[in-house]
Amino acid sequence: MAISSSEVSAPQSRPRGESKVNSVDRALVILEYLGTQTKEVGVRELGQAIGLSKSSVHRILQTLRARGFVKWNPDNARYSLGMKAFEVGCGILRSMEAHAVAKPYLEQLVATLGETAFLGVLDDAELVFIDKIDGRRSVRLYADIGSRRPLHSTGIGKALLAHLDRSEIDRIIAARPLTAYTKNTITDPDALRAELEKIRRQGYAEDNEEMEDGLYCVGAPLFNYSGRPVAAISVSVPKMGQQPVQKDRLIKAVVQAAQEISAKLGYSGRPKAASLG
Amino acid sequence: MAISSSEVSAPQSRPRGESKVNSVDRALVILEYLGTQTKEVGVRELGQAIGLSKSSVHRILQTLRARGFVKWNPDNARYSLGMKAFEVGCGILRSMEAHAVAKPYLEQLVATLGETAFLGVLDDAELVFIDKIDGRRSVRLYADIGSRRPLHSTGIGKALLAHLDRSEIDRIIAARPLTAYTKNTITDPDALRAELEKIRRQGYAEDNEEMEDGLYCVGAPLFNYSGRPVAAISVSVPKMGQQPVQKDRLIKAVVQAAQEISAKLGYSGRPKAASLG
DNA sequence: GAGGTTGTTCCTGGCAGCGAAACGCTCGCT
DNA sequence: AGCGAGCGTTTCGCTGCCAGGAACAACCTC
Repeated sequence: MAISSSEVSAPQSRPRGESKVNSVDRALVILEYLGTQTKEVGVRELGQAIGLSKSSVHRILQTLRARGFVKWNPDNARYSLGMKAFEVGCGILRSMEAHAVAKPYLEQLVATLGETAFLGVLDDAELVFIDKIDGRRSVRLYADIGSRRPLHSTGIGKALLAHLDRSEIDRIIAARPLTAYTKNTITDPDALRAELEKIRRQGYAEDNEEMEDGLYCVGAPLFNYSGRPVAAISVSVPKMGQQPVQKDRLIKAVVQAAQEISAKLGYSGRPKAASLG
Repeated sequence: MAISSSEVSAPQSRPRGESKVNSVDRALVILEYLGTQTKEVGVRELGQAIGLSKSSVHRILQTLRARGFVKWNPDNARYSLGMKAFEVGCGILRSMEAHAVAKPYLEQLVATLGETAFLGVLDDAELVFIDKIDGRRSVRLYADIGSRRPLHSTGIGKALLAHLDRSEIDRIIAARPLTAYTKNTITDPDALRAELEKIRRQGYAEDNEEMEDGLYCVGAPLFNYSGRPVAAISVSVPKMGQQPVQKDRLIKAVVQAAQEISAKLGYSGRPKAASLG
């Protein structure tokens, strides 16, 4: 019956270890929103898009502008993302060894295969494209650097997912529903687990029109010195019209490139990866 | 010594239209710092690098982490830039028409010339590299996407600077000293103005080892529908060893690519905006 | 030139966030 | 092993910053 003092000592339900700065959070929401917009936005529009008062938005925008994270167009008094945001964001590439190492191999893949190559990393149960080199086709794939994709429906995603710890795989699969994007998308968790097992055996992942109709894709993981899958590469080829590259040639090229990159990253080939051939 | 309450009501002379949010500003400084670092940093190190107390830094880092702008390594409890920062920063490319339009032309330039091509835009009296496609040389240029360069010592920079309004040119030249990077760097404002006049006549800018010894570079501006120089492209070639590409062929290719890109951006080739200074 | 719309400024109560200090953990030194 | 320095994290009270409404200004529309 007696109320202990410990209960009283938390008047605002301090979530114990989750202190955050409100204004900073708001600023990040603004940055995030501006990152998704392709056009400049006004203060009012921005405010009601993210649920903040005009004045708050305005003051935060001034702060972002002073640091160059936001650009102000004096002609229409609208705001957009500033180059500083780009500059800072690209800074992550410098600390990512896989990016620099993989680049020449991606170029090599595009040169020999003529199809579009990607480099992606895992982030928060999703895949983020780090680099992309377009193939020699007239139609260009709609997948920008910096954009996100689910793990279960992409070649890079499945290649990354397959080589995580079991517990991580379970957590990620449980975290979000396996959304269907095409009729081929794997939506059953057990089927996905079986697919991942196959991917581990093969050493590469196939995306057979699972993310987008008419798009076939081969992905292979990159391991660093510690044996962790730090990134993955893929080559995508549209199925429309003639299919100039045979699957096995594609697979062989991607897997070999991935192995060579992994070697340069210090991967010594731990026993887990079965021989591929 | 008694302080009346009326005096307290105006504690700081409000700088009239320059309101900013302190915590947001600090968060941006942290992001900026993390963007320059190639390794993970600790709270203390970060705090004394930017002059803040540990607890403030820690709280802001938690906020940044919750939004994915910062990544936390549980092994060493250190922080680094998160993929969200990359994602948001890349969002700027989507709203930049020049980027998408120029890409194929850059690839074409690299394919025919074999040298490294760049795309850059003006930002705050500096140049920021937006895109880069490496040439077929074994040595790769040290110039990352997202990095900054001065305007007066680079091909892209001079090409951009030359086509601004007179008043803008004067402002930018006056804004910062013309730092010398090599013995060829133009450090005299009047010499620079003459060089810019020459660039306007020619339609392209040359960087003859002005930023880096042994590096020759040709830049040409891209105009959009309104006739403003929204970006510029360049091709760099090292002078060491044999010089496989003749200058005039290089220049011709760059200029032609720039003109075609400008045309696609809606530039009608109007005689140039005179009379504004 | 009047009315509507949008961006900016002013003002004050309320509370969020800053910094100092304390806590516990992990290393490295002895 | 023992101990203490160094680090990341948490706590706590005081300071000063933000939210919100409303008036003001500039711009466009009609």
